[in-house]
Amino acid sequence: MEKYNPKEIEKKAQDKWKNSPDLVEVKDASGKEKRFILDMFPYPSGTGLHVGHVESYTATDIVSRYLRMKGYNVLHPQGFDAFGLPAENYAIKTGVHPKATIEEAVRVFKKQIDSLGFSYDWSREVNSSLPEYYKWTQWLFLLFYKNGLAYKKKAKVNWCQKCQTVLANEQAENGKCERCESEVIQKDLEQWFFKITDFIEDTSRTNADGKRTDAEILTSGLISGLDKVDWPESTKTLQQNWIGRSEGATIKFPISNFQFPNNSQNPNDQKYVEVFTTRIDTIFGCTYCVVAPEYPLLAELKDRIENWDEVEKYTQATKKKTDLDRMEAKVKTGVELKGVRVINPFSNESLPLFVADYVLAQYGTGAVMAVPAHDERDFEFAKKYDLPIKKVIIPPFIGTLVRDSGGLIIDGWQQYSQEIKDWVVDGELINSGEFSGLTSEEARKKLTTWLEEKKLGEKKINYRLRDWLVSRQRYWGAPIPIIYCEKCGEVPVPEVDLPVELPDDVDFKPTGESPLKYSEKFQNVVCPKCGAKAKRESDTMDTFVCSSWYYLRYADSKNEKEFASKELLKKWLPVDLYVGGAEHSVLHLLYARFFTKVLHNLGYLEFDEPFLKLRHQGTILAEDGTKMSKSKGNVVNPDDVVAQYGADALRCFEMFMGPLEDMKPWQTRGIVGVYRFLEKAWKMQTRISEQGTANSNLNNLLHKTIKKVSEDIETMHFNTAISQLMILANALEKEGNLYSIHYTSFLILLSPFAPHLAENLWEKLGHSESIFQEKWPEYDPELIRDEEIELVIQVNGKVRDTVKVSADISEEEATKLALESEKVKNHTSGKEIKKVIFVKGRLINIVI
RNA sequence: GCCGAUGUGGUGAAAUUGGCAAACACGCACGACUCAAAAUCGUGUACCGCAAGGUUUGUGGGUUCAAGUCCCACCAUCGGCACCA
Repeated sequence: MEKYNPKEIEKKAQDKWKNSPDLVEVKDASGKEKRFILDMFPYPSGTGLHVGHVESYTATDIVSRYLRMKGYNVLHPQGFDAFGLPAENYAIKTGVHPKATIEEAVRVFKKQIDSLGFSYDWSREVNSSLPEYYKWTQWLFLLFYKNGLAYKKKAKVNWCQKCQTVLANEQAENGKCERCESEVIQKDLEQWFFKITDFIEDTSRTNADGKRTDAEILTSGLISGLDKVDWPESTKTLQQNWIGRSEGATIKFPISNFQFPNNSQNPNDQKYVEVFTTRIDTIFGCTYCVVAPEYPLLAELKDRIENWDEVEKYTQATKKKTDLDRMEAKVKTGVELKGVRVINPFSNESLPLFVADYVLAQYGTGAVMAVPAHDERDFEFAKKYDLPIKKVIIPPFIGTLVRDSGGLIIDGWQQYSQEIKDWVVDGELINSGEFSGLTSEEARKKLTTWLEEKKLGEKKINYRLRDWLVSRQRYWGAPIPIIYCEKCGEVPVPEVDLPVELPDDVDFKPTGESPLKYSEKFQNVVCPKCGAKAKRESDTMDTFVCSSWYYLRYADSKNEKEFASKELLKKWLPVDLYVGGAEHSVLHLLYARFFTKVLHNLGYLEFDEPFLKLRHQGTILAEDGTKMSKSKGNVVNPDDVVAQYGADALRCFEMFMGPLEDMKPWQTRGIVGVYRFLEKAWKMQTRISEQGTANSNLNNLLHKTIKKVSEDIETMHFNTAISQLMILANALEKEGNLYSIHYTSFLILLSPFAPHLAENLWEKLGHSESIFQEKWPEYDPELIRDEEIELVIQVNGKVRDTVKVSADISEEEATKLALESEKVKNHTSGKEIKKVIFVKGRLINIVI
């Protein structure tokens, strides 16, 4: 027998698979039940595959191979998220065209992926930077546009003055440019948005073009849709927090003694400061109101504001500040609008009005009511400007104290706690007129109803989530298919003209505008409507747009007429299992869900959630427990590991390290463990014996292993599946004879984990067919039942003895045995037995 | 500050969901083979103790015949959000 030589056998197996594409290329017309197992498609970076990729790809590969052997029709494709900034930045630095950079990176990625034996169906490969793909990204943009879901408006963008360019949010973290470290400022520019906020709640709409016959379709919203998918709870929570739904009310505070315009006495001209609050129950504690510096009404009030100079100085100063500066300011600042007061509609109190930059213009109404007694921020501000603090809610614990003292401490109760955080909770209303005595919850309902009757406000739900800014002033992305005509204005590119291809003749130097703006060929076109001179939109789309629909394309990746045909979408989608990093918990997954919901709503899809089951692979840390990074030089390159130990060992090791979703440190030392295990399996081939009856203990262990490994693959507990295989291998090793029936079952169970090894050993058994055409074994419930067990004997819950007994021993017999035990007698002698607890097939506990 | 996750030997970890804590590996120690080393195989390995025995799942309480697992309080680490009214 030759030595276990991974390099040799892995090459051999890979060649064999290459020559039998039927093993992985899945047929659309198959009677078998489908499963769609998907990895998040990678960005083909120049540094190649890292061990984190290997981790999740191995997991989905094991599941895919297992399901195929179980008789499913398994779609398991892979592709490349190829647009994006790194390739463009590299072009700016070196002049190498992104197309070339990506092409080379893709080549390396595929080579590495193949060297690990992943069973991808490459016949369906997608690449988001190819015209045949981004044609449909553009088509989808137009679909959104025609349905009012893509629109243009002025917006603040991150701008790096040194690089002269717009930055994506991810590149402007902490207010500094990722590349040059200089400060990022905010600039107002015309930008394209997708109306993601239309899909937060369930929607029911008719198609804008009226073509669809069914009048209404109910599409679950981004919030409620989470209830029907099998995702990690933490990821669901993250999405919910990002959406940030808060229920509350708007309240109109009349501006006292003044009506616009021209001091009109017409009640219709009354002006208000409208605020949003989630704590309307605290309204009687409101002692002032605050508007954001950008609040539009400020300008209208100019003539009335006695200290306008001061106010203007303040608002101008805030405009210069970056968002970061505004947030980092530890001390709250603001200016009172002298001469303007507002009326609390509930109490008719006249209150001062402030402008302050701790109020955000983009959220709610851009104005708030301030209740310093029950809100930390208002408390801070009120302390600084010496504003009254009026308590109107008794927190439950203080309420209890007051009641317990027989109501005697009436004047002193306010002093129970000096800490503001004790007062921000719900409780019982006091000093609140007719609403006193209600609980916060009851009060919110009643106060809101009161407002609605008086038409001074209404129930309102606010969200943190804003519409998605999709335009980028960048080259390496899908061009936005819009043309600006001098006469017709904004004109969508006709479908027949798609794709709008990226020009090759561009200069990558950062100019502050999209490089597309300087390509004459690209820029100057004629209007598709009227034929007049026109210019193309020069912005491209955020790469997240490309990755929001790629999973749909796999169903029908070569279709030139549609993004995918309806039948094939119906056949393959939704995705049954999706595996990828937790860093995509918010953006990618939210955007992809949004796309699915839009397409469902418009009648293109029959499902409204794209990913039924989602799992994340945990980050693999370097050996020192820190993050792997190029600069620290502690990155593990999978190629090196494959060269030394082989692909099967790397695959098994990454699965054996621990639970898939855990963050875990790499330990080069540990690889030899699985390597020895694989070597053991390899050596076993010399010991096969066809003769004789198999040992019944081994049969029992084999069937337990079939059960455990099958269940562990389904629940994705690969680490324990491998340890069970090791237990079986150790037992087979110890036994004198290795029966063919045990050995072949073992090979099949091992094959999804170590496919090359299993394939080779299978061939050595004389099979010409691949092992992956074998059926996955079933366990026999009769054979996994233990006839004998170790009965645990406890005294007062402590183990004192164990005895081997028949598995179905009765309580009487067990009690008798237990009391006969010398070790038990040592602890029970002379004491009265109070109770005996018997757990069938497990233990007996004597309580004294 | 808020939300979420995690905490078990020297190390990676396991524990039929309340029933023998530390499976399976790494490492280490000793032994076998060897002139020798590597590889391989065997034995041992949570801690204290010569032993009988006792102690142990971040800390402190509780429920239970029985707690790593359930409840309460706290501590530490990691991740996300962060003036969202």
